Amino acid sequence: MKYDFDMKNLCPATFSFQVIGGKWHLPLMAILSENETIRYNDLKRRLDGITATTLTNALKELIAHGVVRREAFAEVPLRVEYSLTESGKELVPLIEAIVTWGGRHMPEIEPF
Amino acid sequence: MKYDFDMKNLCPATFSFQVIGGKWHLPLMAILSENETIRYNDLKRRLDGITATTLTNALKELIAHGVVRREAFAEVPLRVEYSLTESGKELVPLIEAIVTWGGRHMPEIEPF
DNA sequence: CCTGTAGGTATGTTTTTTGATACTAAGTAC
DNA sequence: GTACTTAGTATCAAAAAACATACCTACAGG
Repeated sequence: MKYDFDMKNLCPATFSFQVIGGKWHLPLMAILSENETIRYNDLKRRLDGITATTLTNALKELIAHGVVRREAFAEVPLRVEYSLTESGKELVPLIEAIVTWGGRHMPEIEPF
Repeated sequence: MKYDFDMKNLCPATFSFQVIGGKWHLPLMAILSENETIRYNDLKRRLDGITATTLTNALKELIAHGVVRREAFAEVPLRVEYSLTESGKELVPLIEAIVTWGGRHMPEIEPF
């Protein structure tokens, strides 16, 4: 998402929102939060339907924002492990709080 | 954002995320949270750069999700007031928590 | 040599979201 | 009757995000 309006006091909001703002970022973080570390192809399998390009981009963004860590091991075949950083782990309960809110208020809209 | 993957246990997440997921939804809620009620054109002026089409769509989505209320008064010229519902007000501190997180962790990425 | 695995990249297309521009209705003020 | 206001709508164009497909490197197994 590209922002061009002035965000003097919303700037941290923009930052936060960019972290959770991609289509796959939230599911991705959910899976990462359930695993100490996880490998690229395992992640890809768990995120059913994601393409390699999109997964790679999402991971790069999360890494650039400091919430995900990438560790490559010089093994054969190559092993690459992804995990949440401390900053990323801090974000998880906040996301969960918003999800809990969703759980409480979704029924008001469309009963299920 | 359109989701097509299976979200059995992420469904409230999808809901929550759709609420805050548009480019203007967060700024819009921020302004709504600062005013008891606010009129369409005032909102438009405060959200510098938004087009009528986009503002109208964003408001419709927020209303459909139950976080914003629209009240039209049969005056001349027509007056329409927007405000947060109770459910919308509950969401505000949660969003703020995520923004606070952003404020704490943004500096780690790019000093300012 | 051919195939398979892991972790991607390159290139182009489609889908989704947002924006630009013009226009509308109803009434008041001039 | 012309202009101005509010709160939008309609139509089309542009931009952004995601997807599809093919391909790459390095090594192992057969």
